[in-house]
Amino acid sequence: MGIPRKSRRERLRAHTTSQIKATALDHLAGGGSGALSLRAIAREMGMTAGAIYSYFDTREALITALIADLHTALADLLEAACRGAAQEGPAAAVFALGHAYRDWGISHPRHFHLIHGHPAGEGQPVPEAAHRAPALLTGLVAACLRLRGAPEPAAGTHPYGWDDFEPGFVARVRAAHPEASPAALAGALRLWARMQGLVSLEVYGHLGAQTRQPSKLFHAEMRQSLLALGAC
Amino acid sequence: MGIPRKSRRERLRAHTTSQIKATALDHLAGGGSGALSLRAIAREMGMTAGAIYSYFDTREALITALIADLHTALADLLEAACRGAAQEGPAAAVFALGHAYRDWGISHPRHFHLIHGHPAGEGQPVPEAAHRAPALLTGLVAACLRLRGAPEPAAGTHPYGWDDFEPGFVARVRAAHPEASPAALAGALRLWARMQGLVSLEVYGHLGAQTRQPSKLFHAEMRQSLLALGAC
DNA sequence: TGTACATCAGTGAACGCGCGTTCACTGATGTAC
DNA sequence: TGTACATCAGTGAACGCGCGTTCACTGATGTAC
Repeated sequence: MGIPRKSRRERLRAHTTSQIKATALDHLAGGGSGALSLRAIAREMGMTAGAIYSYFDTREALITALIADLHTALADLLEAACRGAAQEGPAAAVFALGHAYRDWGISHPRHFHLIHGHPAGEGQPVPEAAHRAPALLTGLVAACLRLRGAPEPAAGTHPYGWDDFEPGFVARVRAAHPEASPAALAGALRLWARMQGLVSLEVYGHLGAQTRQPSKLFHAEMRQSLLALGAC
Repeated sequence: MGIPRKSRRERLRAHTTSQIKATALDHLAGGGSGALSLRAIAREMGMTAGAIYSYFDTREALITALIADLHTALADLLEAACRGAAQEGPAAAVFALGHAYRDWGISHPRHFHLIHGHPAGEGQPVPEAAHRAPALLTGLVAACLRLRGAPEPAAGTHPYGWDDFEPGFVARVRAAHPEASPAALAGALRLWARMQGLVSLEVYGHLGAQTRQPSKLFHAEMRQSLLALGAC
């Protein structure tokens, strides 16, 4: 084989690493208890619990890796959804992003929970990949605003400035979307929060107690949000 | 004393019961681990762990009681906030409700989490008190819509009917607010979800990574939502 | 007011459990010559 | 191609832990007469 011998072990190692993570996510998804246990993962993989320590220093380290992976996978998914709708314009892409997000949340409630359900300050800071989705949305909102023309600030509202936002996030957004304005950032964050609100209510079972048509509600919310942006 | 002897034990019992719950909430709020433990509660109260079983059948039963209590306390708080702003009209009351909700969430992240952070289907159904806040909001939204006059349905949107909503929720809302329409229910749920989205992002530390002015964002969101309702 | 009995909150010890983590080890895989 | 050595993934046993829950008990509080 032309494959360098040296990397054989490394490939095996990488394979086992991702298998551990996949098993952990499965265990979580089908999960009874909710808390994921190294021993349960090892059991399911036919290994000893101690063996996992060859791959992760700590249970906490595994969780950190899982969270980062989920953010990446989610961002990939949302980007793909937008790409599929890009030809129909930015508003259609926002629509696609929103529905993709909702679908993902509903079909992966435990994963959604792992990402969004840790009270502030608990673990380490938000991983880099967590910024990708909001940045993507900001680009789309900026495009909508540009299509609409001059964005008049709503009466009585203090206008937004760059320093209303975290420098890291601003840098990330402007690198990808130089045309984005502070108003676009604010609009995108609010839109993001609207999706987040409906999806999390639905995922946690609080919406089902009130409406039988959560998807109708979600659709109407997205539509009105885009109308308010001047798009559609 | 004129107090009937018979109820003495009962009063002590009620006192201890609520002390257990208060200790549990404190433990949760100041909490290291996040999961609340009967032994830790008992320890903090100077009792034996087994003693708690005189008051709650099960750890799960205690948690259920805590959740119901939190919903009740939150609803009381929101109602009080609305009452304080009622004279300035329904839109002002919605504003007050929103900010009271946000303040509560931010200052009680663990309690917020206990109420909203259990993946769907995990525990028993949502307690009765959980409907109070959305019902309250629905009444206010209905009042806003009435002030505005004829509610024109947005173009291209399917109108809402009563059967888009859960009968129990509908009954509860109509009992308190006979004038409420399906459109008011939908508007209230969406408004509720908007608040939920911003507050939960902030509580879980995901908003802080992007904006330095979460309260400004929240304020703008409330304002625009009310403008869209035709109020303000 | 005083006595005999019932209630029941709380004790303390024990149960069995699953957990994260450590550690000396084995044995297969890979490397150097 | 063959031998000697190094690496290191995985074993299996053990550690100490805190947990929810049960149970026979004690002793104070309350009730009936």
